[in-house]
Amino acid sequence: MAGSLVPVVIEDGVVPGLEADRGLVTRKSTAERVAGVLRKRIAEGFFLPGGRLSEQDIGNALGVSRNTLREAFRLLTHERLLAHELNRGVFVRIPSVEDVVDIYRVRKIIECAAVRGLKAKPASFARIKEKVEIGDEAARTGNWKDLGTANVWFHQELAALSGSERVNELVGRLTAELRLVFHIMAEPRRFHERYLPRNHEILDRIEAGDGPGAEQLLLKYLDDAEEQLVGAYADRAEAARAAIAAE
Amino acid sequence: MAGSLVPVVIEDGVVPGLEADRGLVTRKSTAERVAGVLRKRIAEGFFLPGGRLSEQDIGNALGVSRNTLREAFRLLTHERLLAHELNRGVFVRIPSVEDVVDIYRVRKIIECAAVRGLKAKPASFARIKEKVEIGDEAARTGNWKDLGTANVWFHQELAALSGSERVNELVGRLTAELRLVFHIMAEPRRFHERYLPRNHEILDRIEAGDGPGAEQLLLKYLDDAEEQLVGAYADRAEAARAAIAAE
DNA sequence: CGGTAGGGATTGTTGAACAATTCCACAAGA
DNA sequence: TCTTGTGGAATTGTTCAACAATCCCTACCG
Repeated sequence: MAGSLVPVVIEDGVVPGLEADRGLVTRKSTAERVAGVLRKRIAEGFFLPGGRLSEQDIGNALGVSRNTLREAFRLLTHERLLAHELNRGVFVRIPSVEDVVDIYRVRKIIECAAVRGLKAKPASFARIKEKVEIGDEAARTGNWKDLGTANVWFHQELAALSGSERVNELVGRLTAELRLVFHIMAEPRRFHERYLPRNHEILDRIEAGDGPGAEQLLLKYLDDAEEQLVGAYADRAEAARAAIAAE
Repeated sequence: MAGSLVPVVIEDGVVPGLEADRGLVTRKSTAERVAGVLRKRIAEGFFLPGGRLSEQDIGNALGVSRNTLREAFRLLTHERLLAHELNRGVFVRIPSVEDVVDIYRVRKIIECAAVRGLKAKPASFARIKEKVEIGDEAARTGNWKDLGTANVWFHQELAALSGSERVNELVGRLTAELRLVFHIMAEPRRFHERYLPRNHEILDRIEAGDGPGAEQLLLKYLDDAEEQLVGAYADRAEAARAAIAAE
């Protein structure tokens, strides 16, 4: 019985299955934790696109010094969530229409490649299916906010099929950037709903092991989403910028 | 005559064609300039993988405060050029074998997609050809260092066919990371040379407008390069780590 | 030989200070 | 009325000094 508490050492001091807990031990610097908080706040719309983030105010609110806060700002600026203007401060970024087009350009490349090079991985299939079902449930209960996030997760799982850490990170950043776009659109309710049936279609192809088929559907999906988004976004983004200027 | 110096204002205070000069006015903060210097130094091998970057020493050498320097460190850590270990400092990163595999995984996705979706763009064709010729010249004169950088440029131009700002940035980061690998290998001389003929083959296909054909060659190219690199790298990386530990 | 208790060096973080720049309101002039 | 200075307040850019926390190494001790 007591044996179950003794680490199972195979050889060379390697304790298998323990590396997973590495993240729990790894402490993070204050700047990174602050960046995490701000990242979450931006994602949920607490800080709206175009808004300025005052060093003084946020520093006081979070109880960290300006220097530490500035390190956090650098991180988020690098992720394109904030825009840094010299001597003016940092602002929540307002993606341009060109940004949206470029984001979809990259998503098409990444997600389609991941789906096309499909390998049989039951574990990830389950995760994809799970995300689709979460989306269904959200739509049924009319929880539009959850529907949006479920859809994001669905696409992140698709990208994860590539099995690449860097791809996962990249897609995470792209979707975080897209969230800014949706905050400006301010009507994500109806936007995602229409794509629910397509999620199922894509999932079916994937489960059938039909990579190219899934890719074709996904590409059309992304093309349509981009077109719909870009069409409605052009004015909105400009209006958001104007609103900031006029405030 | 004097009229040519007068801004042509159409309406609403808009001066057309001037936005392009925006980048020239944009000053950079000290932290970004410092990051630029360090980035260059790392690329050229002045700071070798595994080496520690002392806040004190580098701060004194560059004449900037620790705070500013730390902002620069954050930037480069985010780019995976530096590794930040809490309370131990920042080190020039030693990519793992898994990193190399992942880098090539992403490169295959990105570069192949860019080449496949080939559109007729004479300007970029010329740029690609130029890079190939620079490589030829470097090989002829036995300038192995230049050969390596020319090869990097060649691939960056291929990726640029995608027409995506984000793809360009990503590929730039990946190749910067790969440079770390080559610094550890310490023998880039012969590595790139064997791929010169393939550069030409790929270029030919591209100029012929044969996207899929070029993609096929490029994929094989990257597979071979990865295999060769990974095979030789596994020991080297471990040796580099051990050397640091034993120093 | 292994463990451990210093102690020096380095990083983590803060707070204050000052310079540089922007912003805004207001006045002066065409 | 519109543009053009001109102050001063507010904010950012950067440095500096200080202290806490942590790591690393050495010497000591069982």
